[in-house]
Amino acid sequence: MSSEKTPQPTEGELEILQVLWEHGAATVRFVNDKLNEKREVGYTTTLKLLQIMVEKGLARRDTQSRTHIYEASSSEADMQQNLLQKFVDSTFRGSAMKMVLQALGNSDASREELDEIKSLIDQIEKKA
Amino acid sequence: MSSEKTPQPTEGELEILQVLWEHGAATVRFVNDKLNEKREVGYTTTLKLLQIMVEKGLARRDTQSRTHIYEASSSEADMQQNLLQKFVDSTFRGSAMKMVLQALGNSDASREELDEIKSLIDQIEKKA
DNA sequence: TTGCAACTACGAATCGTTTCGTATATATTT
DNA sequence: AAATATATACGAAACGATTCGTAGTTGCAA
Repeated sequence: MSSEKTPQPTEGELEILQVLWEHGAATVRFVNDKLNEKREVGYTTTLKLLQIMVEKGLARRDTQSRTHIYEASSSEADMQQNLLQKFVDSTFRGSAMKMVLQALGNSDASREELDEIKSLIDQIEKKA
Repeated sequence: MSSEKTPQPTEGELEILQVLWEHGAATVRFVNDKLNEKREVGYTTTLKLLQIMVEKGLARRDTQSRTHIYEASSSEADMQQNLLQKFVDSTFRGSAMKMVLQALGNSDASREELDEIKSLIDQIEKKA
């Protein structure tokens, strides 16, 4: 049981985490460039945010060379699980089922994807 | 196509909406009492928030009598759909499937619930 | 009719997040 | 070597959300 409690990222921090998860450890410059593909963000803004994330424990950094390298300190899946829990609680009053039904009802999932879900369910049911 | 774009509620506003959805139209006093079952909140804090919600269009109010009556202006399901969309985008990079799989993998769903999902999937697949 | 209770309105303090200006250090180019 | 580009650090402004104090109004009870 690794009960490391990573703090919840803010909206802006999550955006940065997405970049780190997708591309792996990166420099401020790289992260900032990625962010700027979507919206305009100042370089020092990204820098500051990354520094705060290190303070909070959301990211780690390697300060060996002058240009620091940052990486996410928890895996994308772990963080997703965290955020999902909170989201289900606040928006679906704790019912993951209702949320799944809502999500499926309005999704444009392919047959393959739907079958994937069904087989996952079969697996779960077998275990029970 | 009713394309009314209700603004996104903040965390505090969502808490209030939950009360309004669960119990229907209510007074500030009632909402405040409900909130206080979970955490301490001042009466005027709740009042202010409800007033802001009316401004934003998240709630409506009947000011006929001295004691105003508030109600949510969008249904719980509509709002859940909104928030789900945003959540999937920001946390699962737009993949509702990944989110559903994550949710199912870690859920303690009963066999009945899982079967419910399967039959929903069957329905969707038939339509396709 | 005086006083207390319950309500709304509103401004402002507080708090967390985001953004950026500026200072400073270190490379790189000319 | 001087000028230029690029990096980090840091403080503080700007912004939004939350919280609450206070004033003013209305209803009700003593």
